[in-house]
Amino acid sequence: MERLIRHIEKSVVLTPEEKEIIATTFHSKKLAKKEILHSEGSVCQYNYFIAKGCFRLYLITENGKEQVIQLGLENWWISDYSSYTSGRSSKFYIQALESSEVHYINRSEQEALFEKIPALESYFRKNLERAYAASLTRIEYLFLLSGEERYLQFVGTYPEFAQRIPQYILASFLGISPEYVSEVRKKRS
Amino acid sequence: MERLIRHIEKSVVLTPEEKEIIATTFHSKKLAKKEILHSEGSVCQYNYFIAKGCFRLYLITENGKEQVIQLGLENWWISDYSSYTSGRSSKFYIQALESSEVHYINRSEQEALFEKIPALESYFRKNLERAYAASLTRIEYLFLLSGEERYLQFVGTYPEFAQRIPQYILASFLGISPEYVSEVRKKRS
DNA sequence: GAAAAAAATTAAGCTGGTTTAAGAAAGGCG
DNA sequence: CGCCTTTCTTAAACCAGCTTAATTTTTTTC
Repeated sequence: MERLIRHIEKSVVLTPEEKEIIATTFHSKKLAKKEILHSEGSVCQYNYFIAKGCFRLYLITENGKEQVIQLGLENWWISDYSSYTSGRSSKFYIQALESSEVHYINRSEQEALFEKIPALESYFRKNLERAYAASLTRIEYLFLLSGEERYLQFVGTYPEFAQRIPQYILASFLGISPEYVSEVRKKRS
Repeated sequence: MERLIRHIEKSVVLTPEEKEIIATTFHSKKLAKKEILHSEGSVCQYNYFIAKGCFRLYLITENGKEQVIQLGLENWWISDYSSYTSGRSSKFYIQALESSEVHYINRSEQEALFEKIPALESYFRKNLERAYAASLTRIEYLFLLSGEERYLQFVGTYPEFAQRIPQYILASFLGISPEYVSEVRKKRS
């Protein structure tokens, strides 16, 4: 749980007792590559902190294809926020793309923890501000950049991450076909 | 300020003293139709609660066109979150689309208010959860729906809102050309 | 380390939506 | 009301990126 506590301490101050409460309240789980953390059809009851590895959040479209909505790696939180906060059933899958480990908590545990440790609500508020701003930036890029530009920009900005995940998953995340990624790569080499 | 306080009280409980602090801390501003609330190039120092009217957040692209990134109406918060939270200068404009009124606060006032009124940080945390979930849903629609489907879906879901704003602004928000909106409307009628 | 499965490449044909340009309609203001 | 500006429509040519399908390369499994 040290990685999670270190991440929280980047935003807020915690007492030793508070760290102890956090360490005993969160649950942990290890996942093999390709293992599913959450499935479509059920409520997403947990908010997951990625301590190791990486994940994709995706759905199956009407015509049976997978569309990747989000990617997450170490120090990110991943969850179907719509389902997690509303209690409605989820349309998404969350899958480990590598051998991974998460620390997680459910909605009522989280709310109870905010009562005991107000600094933790502050951490989540700041984290949500970052996540929301990042999500708006992503919308901005979807509008402003062509598929080719989005691919080149991603690979330029996160070269090591682009290596970690299969190309067809990155293509789907960027909203282009894997064939088109091949074309762009060929053109650029 | 009643509208803002009523909105906060949908999420958390406030004492009369806390309401008083909120009413005296927030600032208010009225804007005429088309008036600019925030401009590109400066830091977006405020977080704005829309008490009346509606707004668009947009940028000017390299080739001089306007791209609408966000729309907001009564009871929404609008700001360039990236700039507001980081203090970096903003790429966006925020403009009133109707005669409007906002209540606003700056970053340090907001943080100071969270110290005095912890329930307010809870309100913002919950609000950010909603905003973040909505933003992910929007990304999902950008991937799953065609331009035509996005237009029909928007008009079907928010018919009165679609009436309030010019068609070319809605087109830009949906990521399609105004000419194509005309085509879709013709086809459907 | 061979066989099977998964992922990436190539190429050709196709389409959803853009661009451009001009005219029509609607809205705002003195 | 009448003029001027803003918004919306129409149509034709065009293209970025998709689809399909076959082949090659890489990875996984036993």
